[in-house]
Amino acid sequence: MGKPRPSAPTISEVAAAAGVGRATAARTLGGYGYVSAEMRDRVLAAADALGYRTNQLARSVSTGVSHTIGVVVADISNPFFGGVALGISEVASARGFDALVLSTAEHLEEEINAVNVLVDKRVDGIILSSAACAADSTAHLQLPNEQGIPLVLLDRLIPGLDLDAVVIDNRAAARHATTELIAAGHSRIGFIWGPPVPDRIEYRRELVEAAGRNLWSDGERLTGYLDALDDAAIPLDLDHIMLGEKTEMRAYEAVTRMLALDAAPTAFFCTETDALTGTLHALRDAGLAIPSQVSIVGFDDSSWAAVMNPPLTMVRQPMLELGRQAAELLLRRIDSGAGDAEPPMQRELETEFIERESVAPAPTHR
Amino acid sequence: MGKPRPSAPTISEVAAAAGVGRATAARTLGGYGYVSAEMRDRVLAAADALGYRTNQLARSVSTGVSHTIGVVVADISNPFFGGVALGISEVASARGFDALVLSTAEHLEEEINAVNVLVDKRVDGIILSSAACAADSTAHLQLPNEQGIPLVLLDRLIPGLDLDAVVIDNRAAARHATTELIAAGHSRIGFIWGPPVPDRIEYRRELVEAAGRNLWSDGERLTGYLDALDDAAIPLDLDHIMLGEKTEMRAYEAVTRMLALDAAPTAFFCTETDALTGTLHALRDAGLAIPSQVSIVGFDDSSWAAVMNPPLTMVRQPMLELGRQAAELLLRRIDSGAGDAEPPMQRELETEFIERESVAPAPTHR
DNA sequence: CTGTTAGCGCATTCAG
DNA sequence: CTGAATGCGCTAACAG
Repeated sequence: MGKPRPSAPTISEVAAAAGVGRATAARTLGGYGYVSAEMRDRVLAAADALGYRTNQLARSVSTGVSHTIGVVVADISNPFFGGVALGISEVASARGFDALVLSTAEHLEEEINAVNVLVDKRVDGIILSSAACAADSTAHLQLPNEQGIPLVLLDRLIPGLDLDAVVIDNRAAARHATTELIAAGHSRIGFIWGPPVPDRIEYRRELVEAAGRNLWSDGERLTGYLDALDDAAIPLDLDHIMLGEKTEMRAYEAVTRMLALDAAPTAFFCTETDALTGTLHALRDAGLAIPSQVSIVGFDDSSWAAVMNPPLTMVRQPMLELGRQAAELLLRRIDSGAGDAEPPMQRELETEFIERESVAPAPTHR
Repeated sequence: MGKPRPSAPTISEVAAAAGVGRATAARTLGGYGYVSAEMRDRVLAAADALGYRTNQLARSVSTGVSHTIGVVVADISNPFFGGVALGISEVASARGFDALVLSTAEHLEEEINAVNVLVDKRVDGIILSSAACAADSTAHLQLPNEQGIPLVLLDRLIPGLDLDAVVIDNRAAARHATTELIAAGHSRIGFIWGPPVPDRIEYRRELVEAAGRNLWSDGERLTGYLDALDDAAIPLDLDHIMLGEKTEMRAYEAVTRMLALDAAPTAFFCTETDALTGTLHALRDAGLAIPSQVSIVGFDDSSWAAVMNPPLTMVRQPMLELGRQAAELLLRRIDSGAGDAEPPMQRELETEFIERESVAPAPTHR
């Protein structure tokens, strides 16, 4: 029964010091039940004389409520998830909840482990940005519900699973961005960060399938891009879609390769920050000027984008809002208790297209 | 005794189902003590038939160990703290610890509250980047130690307090950066993000004092800048130091103001990302080219800096390493228990000066 | 090796 | 209103 720490005073000790019964001390310290003013004062005095602090763990095992929520994301150092985490903790802490945040590095095993840990630590709810793409690798998402712990998905839906979720409208965002590029006169538009498929893809159908087997948000962005092309009756060129592993280096290579094509893209749509920086590197090394020779629009606005030369046109995601709404939804579920009244709901937030100066008419020749 | 959740199976239930005593079930499920193979199997079978999961909270109140550490930072959405948090959780989770992370928005009251919450939730240790600058506003930093909870300071020392800490060598970093600028021929170097003082400052001594009353890291960076000036026998020009509130907007205004000076800076050293973006905005609006007309070096390298036009010279902080080492130090303290053997130690990590293309010889005239 | 018994710190029921 | 007694789920001595 190791209690290695220097004796934190307990309720019993306070009660003794105040010369009252345990329960009375417990009531005043716990802020429930009836207790006379004099008693209360005695207890309070004794309490802070001893430096008493409630042991929330003990309280939690007794009440079954921990006032802690779990947050599992791919990488907390990613500014996107950082923003989301801030949004979550803003609303959570306003309601007296704290967040246990775990990073999974996009590994499903770590995600599974994270969920288990959170369940075992008896969090009151979980907000999770899952790396799972298909409904068959989602057994771990059932566990919380079985244990009566609300779960809300964040930023990524899982097709086939009807769970609470707060995401952004990736498809509309990508469609909008691509459409702007098309409106500027581009028809050869590089798409940086398609689904990471190992083998070469020959047909559009294969592409769509591959997208479906990967992260929902990525798939949606690709679909939005395809939508825009279809809208304008522009034929899809598979060589204009990066399909490799998602790293800045691979993006660099993909762009460099596309630039060497006969039908090289005159514009690029980058669906994430690393894709964008990789692309910018490639354009620089190729000696191409933005936007006179090639246009570009990125995803995930950051303060940097506005101070680039030229300032970059971006689609901004409401990261904080995403976190806030996820937390609000979760807290609502927690409040309503096991009464599974409401059916799961998915909320889709709008993005904002920020026009700056990295998009210009397509050059007539190169 | 509210237990709103759908009955998570307990050890007793498992024991009953397996037809063994509580303790036997507890031993096999808890992985301690002796238990025969057959018994173990029976218990394990019953356990996962019922979907048993250890209630870590209950275990924690019993053992006095929560396997949770607290992390309190100013803003988890800041990539710097995000990186730090990732470093922390890497080493923590490898050792079976999870992190409760709280953001304080740089407000002392929230920081105090955060520490209280963490103590009450009985975390095994705390890593904290304090907004407290002077030793007189640090009563809350005593609490954990009184309760036997190790605390390690992160990124910011508190002069006068001898606590465990892991920081970077801000002074050396700033000195180095400034020296490079001087070596390039600059003698009028704007320093963006000095201490936020309300009233105008007339003398160097006042400046140093003001710095001492503010965030340790900021003070150190300013001191390093001063060091470099002294090294080169360059007189300090107080008009070249931004003293206002630390926002991108104020940085923009400060730079704009400096640019209008007779003795306008020919180079800028920006001590944080927002300071840098504000400065870049101002330079652009002033129509000044980098580095031919003005040189610049920033703090906090990000992937963006390398793709700017021109690529920016930066001093990079080892964020992950900072987090990792803080976590390692903390875990060591946790391991060694209340045995306060070792005295507090401060570890100072080196930064890296990344030379790119935003520094050039000072223009001979403007 | 196993089961019984007693805590951990707090919440809560129930007589007084 | 108060306090004694019991329970939460788990750990941990201690006999058998």
